[in-house]
Amino acid sequence: MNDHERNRPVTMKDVAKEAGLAVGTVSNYINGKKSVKSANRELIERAIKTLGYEVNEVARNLKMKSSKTVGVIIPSFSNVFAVSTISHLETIFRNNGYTLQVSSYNNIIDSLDEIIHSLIMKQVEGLIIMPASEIPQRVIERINSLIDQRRPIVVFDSPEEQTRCDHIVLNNYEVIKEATNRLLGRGHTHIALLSGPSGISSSTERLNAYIDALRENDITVEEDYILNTDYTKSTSRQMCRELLDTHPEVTAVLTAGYRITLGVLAAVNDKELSIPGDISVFGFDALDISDVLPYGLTGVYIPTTKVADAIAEVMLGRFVSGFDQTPVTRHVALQFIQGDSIA
Amino acid sequence: MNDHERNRPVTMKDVAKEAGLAVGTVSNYINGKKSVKSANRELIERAIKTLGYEVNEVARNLKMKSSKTVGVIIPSFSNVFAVSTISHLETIFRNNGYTLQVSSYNNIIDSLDEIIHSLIMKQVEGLIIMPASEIPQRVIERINSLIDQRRPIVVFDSPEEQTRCDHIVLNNYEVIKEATNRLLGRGHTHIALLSGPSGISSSTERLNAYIDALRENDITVEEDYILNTDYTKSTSRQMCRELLDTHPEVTAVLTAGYRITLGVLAAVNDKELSIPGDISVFGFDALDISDVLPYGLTGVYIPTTKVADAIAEVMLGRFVSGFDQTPVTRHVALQFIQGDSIA
DNA sequence: CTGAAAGCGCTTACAG
DNA sequence: CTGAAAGCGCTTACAG
Repeated sequence: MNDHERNRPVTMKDVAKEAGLAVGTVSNYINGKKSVKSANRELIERAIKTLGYEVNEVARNLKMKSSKTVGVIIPSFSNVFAVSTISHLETIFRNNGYTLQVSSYNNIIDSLDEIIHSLIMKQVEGLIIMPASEIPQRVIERINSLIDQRRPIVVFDSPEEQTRCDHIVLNNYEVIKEATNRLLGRGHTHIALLSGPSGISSSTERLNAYIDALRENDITVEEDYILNTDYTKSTSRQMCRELLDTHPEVTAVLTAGYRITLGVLAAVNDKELSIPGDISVFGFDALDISDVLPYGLTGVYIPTTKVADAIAEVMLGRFVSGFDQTPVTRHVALQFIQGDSIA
Repeated sequence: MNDHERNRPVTMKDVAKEAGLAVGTVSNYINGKKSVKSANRELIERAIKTLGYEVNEVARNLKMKSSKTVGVIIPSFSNVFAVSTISHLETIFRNNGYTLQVSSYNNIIDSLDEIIHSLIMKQVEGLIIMPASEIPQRVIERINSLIDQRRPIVVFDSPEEQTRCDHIVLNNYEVIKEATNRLLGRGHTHIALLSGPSGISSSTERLNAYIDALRENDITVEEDYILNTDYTKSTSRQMCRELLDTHPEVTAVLTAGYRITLGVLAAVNDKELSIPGDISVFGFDALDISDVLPYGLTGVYIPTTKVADAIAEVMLGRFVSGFDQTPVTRHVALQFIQGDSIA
């Protein structure tokens, strides 16, 4: 073997030559499809070992017209919810013979279309999308055209009526309504809501729940109490600080995201207020920090295991049963956690 | 177009037929390699649009013998450091025309070998590995054989002398030594260390730094003060609680990881002790929680941006300049943060 | 500037 | 049970 040959990757053809057999036989052995005479099995095994052969999956995928890969698109790798869900998804899909191809759109929703495009070019067999902003029209069209091409797509917590893909949705409305009612029940009447950007459906749902709960209890809805953050801690912190400055009558805050909760807690700390003595906080999706605080956080969290299970079940179901069904919507319930952050 | 044809993915051949040209011409147009007559450009564009053609990158990669993909292996998607680094890596590599293929070994180091194998089969052009445990011998051999095949591999914070790949290392020793010295300087003599599992090099470095600092100051090293956690919050919390129960003389704790810090803070809270009044805490890699606490956390954090920059620079450098160099080791300095968790 | 053809590394009928 | 051959969807010399 000369230098030139050593640096060329080893192919199945090389193995066949080394073993003195045909490539088809080597392929049959490797894939265990057809039985191979035991003497030849050994020859092949030895050849593979001496040459250090590894199957080229790109070639295999081309021939098989199947990549056994599912694309997952998340807003950002800083999104703790998304990342935690991926963690579970990866295990489930691996156990079912699939690989995940994870891409983030880095909170720039305008690059979502391009990212979907590049995953499709990579021949992913399905797409899992977790948007954190309103889905652009262009993307909706692309999704629908992919559905027409029978490629399964599952979108999380963004129940776009225009999209004909499958959906996993949270009971945002019920939960925020119940949370608001609980606060009202405790006598709070000046309740603020720090939600996500307007335009995204989960924010709208949460906002509507909050407004409905107040109205049903004949409490005036104060515009000033409703803050649309960008889901970052720093913005949430600053907005909350301004709220507490200008509206000292506020006695309770509802948050709608992990980093928003962090921001609110920081702002409360900045103002040297105490929880729940001075102010009550109903948190969202922020369990990790709960037990490092001098109080437990009351709130809800997204059960990422259940979300991952639901996504995987829908997607894997599509792989086995084809696409003659209509779009599916699966509901996952948020989980309440009882802490001491509400007075 | 009949039903049968509609569901077959559109290929370049279909586009060529539709446009009345040869596939080579379509390819030339799409890749902009050779110039194409403007009349034909329009024909091709129209054909692509009407058929909804998308390039099959699997086929392209096979032909080009290049995947423009780099594999990234992390211990777990729950590893905040790893995930934050990926976030930066993804941006850098995308800007350089590469895609990341991220896989986690789910904290099961024994599956690392298999994961490397499956990434190689996918034809990744380089590998970035962030181990959180000792690398098994089998994996070391595989890494070295890949290096022989001129495939660039960068390993983070695990300076295995046996491995001939590139390394990015942190100054764990210096930092923990300085931290220990600071605590000693404040009069603490009963200092505990909650580190990672023994066997992993960063743990060893931190342990050695701690021991050396104590010895140089003629302080006895107490076995009981050195705890090897598994990097989880719950274990760290329990170990710390037991430590505080059995050794109430301990006045300061050094931690060596994000979740360890969370566990320590929880344990201190469980014991109804106050920071820094009753106990001082030097944290590691735990900035996010710092400003939700009633005190700032003193400690160090891993500058993930710099880590990502270093990894990318080494890897991209290999892609352009080939492999005739010897292994490279790049150092990244941990960053000190001054808080109020140390008395 | 374009077309016909070879070939990337596999898998899979098809003969034998 | 094995070999020879076709073909997956591309790219790229090579003629023209």
